[in-house]
Amino acid sequence: MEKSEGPGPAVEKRRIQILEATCTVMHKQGIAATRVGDVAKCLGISTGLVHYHFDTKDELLAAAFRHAAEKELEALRLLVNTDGTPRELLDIVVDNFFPASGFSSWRLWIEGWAVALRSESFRRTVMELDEAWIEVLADTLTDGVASGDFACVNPRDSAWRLACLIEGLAIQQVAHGGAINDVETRRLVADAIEAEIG
Amino acid sequence: MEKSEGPGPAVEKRRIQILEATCTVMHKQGIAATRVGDVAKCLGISTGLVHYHFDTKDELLAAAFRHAAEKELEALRLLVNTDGTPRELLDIVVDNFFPASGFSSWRLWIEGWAVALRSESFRRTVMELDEAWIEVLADTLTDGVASGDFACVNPRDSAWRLACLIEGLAIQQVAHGGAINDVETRRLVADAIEAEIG
DNA sequence: TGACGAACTGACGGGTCAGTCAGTCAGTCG
DNA sequence: CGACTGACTGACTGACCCGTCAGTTCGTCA
Repeated sequence: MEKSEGPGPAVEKRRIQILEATCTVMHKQGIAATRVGDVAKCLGISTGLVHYHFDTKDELLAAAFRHAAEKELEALRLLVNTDGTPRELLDIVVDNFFPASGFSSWRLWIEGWAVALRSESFRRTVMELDEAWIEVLADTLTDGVASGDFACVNPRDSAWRLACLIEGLAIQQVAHGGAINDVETRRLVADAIEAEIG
Repeated sequence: MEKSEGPGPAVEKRRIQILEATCTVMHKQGIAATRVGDVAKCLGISTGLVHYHFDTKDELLAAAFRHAAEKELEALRLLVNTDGTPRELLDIVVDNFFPASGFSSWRLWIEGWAVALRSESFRRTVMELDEAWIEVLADTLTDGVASGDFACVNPRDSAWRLACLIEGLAIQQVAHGGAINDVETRRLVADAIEAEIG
């Protein structure tokens, strides 16, 4: 029975290599313009090997997107797991949401939403990760309310509103090519935060 | 000199026919999956004729997107140009923003933002139309403030915040396949509106 | 009537790319 | 040692699709 289940560690290592190469290509060229051949070239391997580990291109792209998003989410959770006043933690979360810190992440998300419209696997991934992201914000607000620092009527509602506001602003900023001032964006969000946490 | 400039009315009619057929196909299949051949088949014409009127596929798609967006914007402006209290007009604008009224429009916009990341002509179109849309909302709020109905500190800021909030919620609702309740969405927006207009 | 040009056709060239497959090679187990 | 397996290669195919072009149709004007 021993080691009967799951592939060897070498295979898993290769899979992750391919996923990260795919992320690199996706960030550079966009999801739609990512070719299996580009991923292979990026690692100096054959396209056959990519297909040896991932049956279809769609499967590869969805797995790579999830891989990237989960890594970012994990990084955020680590940041929030530090000591600090609720207000400090809130600022950390919001800062990490921002286009400025990871402009290219937002590009990936914007493309991800578009792909999710037509691909079931992307839809699930995007939904799960998006909600997990908002969850972190909601928990931060809830903690602040519990400690008496924040005065949200409903922390969960506030989290959704703030998250969606930032998403919308990110689109204006990223898709429009920085048509909106970064300073102005932050002011708009800062005002909204004040309104939400009273 | 007479009629020396501009194509005849027949050509313009055909151009618009092709643009609307392209919109139909884009709504059905998505921007990325729209083929010149599909547009031609939709009208029962040859692909050559499509290229007779539009040099490249990119030009066709960008023109079709602009065509669709401008028509919607014009419809909104007509709606707002009716008599009504500022509050009534605001409700009309917000209702028209919503996924519920034109679910497929939002799908097109989400794809449009993604395409805009890589295509200059799309970027310009999306930016222009997006801002025109927000402008309508801003004007509505400004009028309400002038008449004393609303108490925004800064109507333009409020318009941006509300517009981006709705955009973000629309993504959650449309890209995630209606994971969020429509009722809940409307409550979140309603609360935000109250907070903004005091 | 005949010349002309604009609108239009449809077949085709040329390029791209996902996925396949026969075969190589290194390591392992009996 | 020899059989076997799993990772890997790279050439290939079959499909797709954009844009072109030689040629057709038809209305108009001289």
